[in-house]
Amino acid sequence: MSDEVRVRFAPSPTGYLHIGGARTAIYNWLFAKKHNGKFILRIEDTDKERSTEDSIKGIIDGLTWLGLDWDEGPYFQSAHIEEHKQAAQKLIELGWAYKCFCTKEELDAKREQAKKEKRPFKYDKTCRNLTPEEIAEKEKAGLPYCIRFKVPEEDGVISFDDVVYGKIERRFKDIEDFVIVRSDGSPLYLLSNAVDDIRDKITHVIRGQDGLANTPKQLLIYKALGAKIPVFAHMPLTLDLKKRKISKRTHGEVVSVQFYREHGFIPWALVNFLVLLGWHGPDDKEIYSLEELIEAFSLEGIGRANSIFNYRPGDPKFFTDPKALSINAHYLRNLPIEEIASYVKQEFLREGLWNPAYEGEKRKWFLETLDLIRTRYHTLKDFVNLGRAYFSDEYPFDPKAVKKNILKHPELAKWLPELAEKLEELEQFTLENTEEVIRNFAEEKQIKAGIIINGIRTVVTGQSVGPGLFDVLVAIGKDRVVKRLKATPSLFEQKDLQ
RNA sequence: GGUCCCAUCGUCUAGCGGUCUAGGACGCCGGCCUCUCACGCCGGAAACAGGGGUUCGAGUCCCCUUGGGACCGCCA
Repeated sequence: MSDEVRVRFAPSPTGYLHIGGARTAIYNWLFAKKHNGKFILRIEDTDKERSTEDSIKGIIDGLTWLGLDWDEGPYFQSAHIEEHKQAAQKLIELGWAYKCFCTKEELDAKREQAKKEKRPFKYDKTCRNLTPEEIAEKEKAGLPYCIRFKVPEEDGVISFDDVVYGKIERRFKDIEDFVIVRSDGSPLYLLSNAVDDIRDKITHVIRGQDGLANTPKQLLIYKALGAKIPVFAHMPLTLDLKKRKISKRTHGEVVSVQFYREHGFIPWALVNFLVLLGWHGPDDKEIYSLEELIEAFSLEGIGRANSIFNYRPGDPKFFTDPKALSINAHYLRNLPIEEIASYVKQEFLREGLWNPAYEGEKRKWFLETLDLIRTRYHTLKDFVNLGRAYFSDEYPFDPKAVKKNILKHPELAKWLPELAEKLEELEQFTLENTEEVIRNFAEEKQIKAGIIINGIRTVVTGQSVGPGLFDVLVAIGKDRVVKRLKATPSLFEQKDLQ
């Protein structure tokens, strides 16, 4: 099938997968899914100075974690260097390229001079018109040369229709004779990328807007090589609050996909957030299932303005873009509980909180408990931190909660153990029974039920906030509740909490 | 500096000449619910960068200004 859609994600492995790259991958992946096409992963590892094995692994791990599966690859650009060189050779033979013997020093000097005279620098084509004899002579002398593309000198333009930016035109005279092969014989990105896309039969190039400016040059290569030109779709960039392009160097871990994995994000929630950064569906829908997103996705929904990743370093409440957190929280409380359970299991295993019975005789209890506590959580980490008391007898006490709900009422040291005795006598530890006992107890002591209730919550969960108390008690269970309530006086002894 | 791109609430965005006293989402504020905190529900504050045109009519089309971004490497 010659009209099959083929797209690719072609990262250079010079660092971890960051959210900008992930977004590009997501758009390509969705486009392929939408059109029953192929999504190809190609690692552009020809910059040996900066490419690392770790980066390659990081990119693959990141894509895998996000669930972005590829149909072909990973291919490696470095495996095709010979092919790129041959393409350059062919361009020379066809008269579309020439050998340039200018040295880097000469060019730097000219560049410097141009800068001094405040005039734009463009290669002056010194070597474009060398005679075959001159070339042979220089080659015989062993002078190194790079290969430059011969940009047409006529008064024309090269133009293309970008799916998101519309018609883009560039005058030939504004394009310099760019280098396609270095003097050490190695091909440059502009060439390699085009040759690879031609070989991989890429039909749609979906990439960042930073590629927009060199698309005309690549178009020239496509044409010179007689290749079919793919459809181009450039997507706006993701900027920080100061409108700087996001990068590892300036933003650190918060822009890496790995960061979200380590901070309790559900992969699909991140995908959902990222896809919304610069894209809008046909209606006001913002939360999408995979099927819905594939159905709704189109290149036409991509906006033209750069979008800002709304993350404020040092914000105590939001460690990343609030909307990302909000979408994650949404999935946390709306996904089928079984799915949440499998994510929580991973977290528990890491923390040593996992109990195999959660998949056996305690399965029902486990799911019900997760369902009880999940509505107020934002990340998977909250299950092991805020929710620890439900799964372990070793749980932290929030000092503020202890101060407010326990220490303020010294009588609790006496009351709660007394209440524990009453609860212990219950045959059926149910919502109704526990509520009855506790409310009666409050009445008997002539205090507001709220004081007792909040006190108990703090003692048995370590926190001042959480689900309705009686649900909490039933979830934690009679034995553990009684034991914890009896230990209330010990909270008064921990001076460091006061 | 040269070439190109962009411009609606704090942020992500809807809007493709009249239905815009500009809609949704996140965040923020207030209320309801209530044993707390969330969830949920209800309500609120919050934007068409500025100036010229075109038109009966402009957020929507054109121009200029301003602001922002990208590219300008023998990096990818």
